[in-house]
Amino acid sequence: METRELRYFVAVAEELHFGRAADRLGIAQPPLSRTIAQLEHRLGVALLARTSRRVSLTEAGAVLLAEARSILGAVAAAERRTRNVDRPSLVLAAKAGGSSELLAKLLDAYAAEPGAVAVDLLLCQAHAAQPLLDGRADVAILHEPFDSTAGLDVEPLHAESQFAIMSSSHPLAGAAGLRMADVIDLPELARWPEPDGTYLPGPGVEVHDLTQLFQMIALGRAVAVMPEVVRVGLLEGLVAVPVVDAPKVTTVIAWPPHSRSRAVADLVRVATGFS
Amino acid sequence: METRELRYFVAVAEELHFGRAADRLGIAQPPLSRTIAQLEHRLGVALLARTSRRVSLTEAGAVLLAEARSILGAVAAAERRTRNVDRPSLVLAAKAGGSSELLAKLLDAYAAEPGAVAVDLLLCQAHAAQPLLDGRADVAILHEPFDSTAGLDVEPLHAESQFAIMSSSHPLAGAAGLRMADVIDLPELARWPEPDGTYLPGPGVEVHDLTQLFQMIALGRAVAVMPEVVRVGLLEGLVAVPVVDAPKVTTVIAWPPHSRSRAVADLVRVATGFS
DNA sequence: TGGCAGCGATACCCGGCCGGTATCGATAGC
DNA sequence: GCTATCGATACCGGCCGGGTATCGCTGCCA
Repeated sequence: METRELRYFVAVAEELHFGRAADRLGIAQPPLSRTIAQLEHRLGVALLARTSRRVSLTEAGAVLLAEARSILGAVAAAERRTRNVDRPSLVLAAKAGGSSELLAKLLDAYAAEPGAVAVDLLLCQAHAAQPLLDGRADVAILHEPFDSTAGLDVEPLHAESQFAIMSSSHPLAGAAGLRMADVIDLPELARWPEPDGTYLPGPGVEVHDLTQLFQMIALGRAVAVMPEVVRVGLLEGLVAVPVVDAPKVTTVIAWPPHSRSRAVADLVRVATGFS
Repeated sequence: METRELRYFVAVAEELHFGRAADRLGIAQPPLSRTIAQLEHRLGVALLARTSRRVSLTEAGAVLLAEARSILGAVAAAERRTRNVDRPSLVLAAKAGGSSELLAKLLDAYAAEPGAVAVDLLLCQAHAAQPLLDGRADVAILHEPFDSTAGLDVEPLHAESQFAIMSSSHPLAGAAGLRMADVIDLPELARWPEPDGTYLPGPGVEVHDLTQLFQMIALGRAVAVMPEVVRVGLLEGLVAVPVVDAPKVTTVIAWPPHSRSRAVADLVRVATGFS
């Protein structure tokens, strides 16, 4: 399997339309059809079920799509890392609006190290693990269990418990403590996007950043379970009730396996040093 | 970057010799030279330093070698998983000579599950993580920190402390407890092979399996630090002394990220259930 | 129900790239 | 200084990837 074949397959699998996929790839449709057919022939499995009106993924196709995305990410990452090996610089990915205190401490401590290189910050709206997988970043600050650390090396930095954030007029606002069972079925529980940007179905409001979420909560339209940090600087009219049995949120520093970068190793050492 | 280019590069980087690499790849040497030169040109970095007598890896080349090996493993794994999607069967990798009790319990419990599929066992002499990365296995039982779980999803199953195993005539054999400092510098500390099959330099005897190790220990030629399990059924004349500050050995079940297999999910659930 | 539009497959052609052979140029060792 | 070794270069041929034209199928609509 060549990466060209994987790129072509991913395009078709995502568009579910040979014409549009060919367009996106900047080639004509016939060679695309032929390449996919060859790939299927070599694998001995049908990847796409085509009627002349509709294209859909087979089960094998779904498996290959997931694998291919990850492989193409790894290839892009490999190119970037190879190219940048002699220009030591570090891109650190973190979720925008996350704990800036930890970040500041980390950057300060690392900058004081002998042999420290320049650290560029990549602040992501969501899913800070993605740039790590596609090679745009070298290290990331992630939050388990929210971010998937699959395929990454990880060191825990800090664990904190979670709180239910709600309007002070909410029926549960007066409680001293809640259990997950009390909140998990609330119809106003906010929903975050999945890694692919879509939302799982459900009754709660769809949110994509903290500001929007807090406005929704203030309006009594949403409730969310969040780690402790958000309690400081909580808006007027919002309360945080501890959820005693919610899983601890662990802030971790993550980097791709086989990282050979001295800078990454230093940063990780510094980070774990003061946790 | 095409996988063909990566395969060629890995061959040259491993052989450090264009002729032998071309031979291994089943092509002539000139096209290989050309392909590597094109790859270097596109990346804008030198991957190999060549004199007309000797080829060596540059730093960029070393980075790409690690990345490329992992990518090629992922590609092979993707092919196998895609091909086998409709033949549900599970390959479980484990270290031969490891705790067969846990394995038996796990296999029994899983077999009792509704929808269980046949589980094939792949018993590895060493490094059970390798078949997981190259797609020969779907799940593995690994032991942290011995096995690298980089790039895998992992659930811990069991943790145990470590013991120094030595001949009963050894000077330290009478001790009630040891510290790592007491054993780490012993000249007879056995050495295990690295993932590439080579041994790090050092004074201790080189071993590659448990039987051999125990014989060496019984002869007073070796000492080793090992997890608790090996205490049961220890040979006559061997003693196990607890090493109080040795890192705990954690038995984990590991699987590749993006595994879409129902069977893997079931097996993991069963495994974590009775830990 | 027949015409039509949309879409993937097929047929066929062209050019570039991959792989082959022959050879060169450099260098380490004798 | 000769020679063997090894990577680079030159050059050629065939295959394959990509293009255009067209076919065949099918759902839609008048």
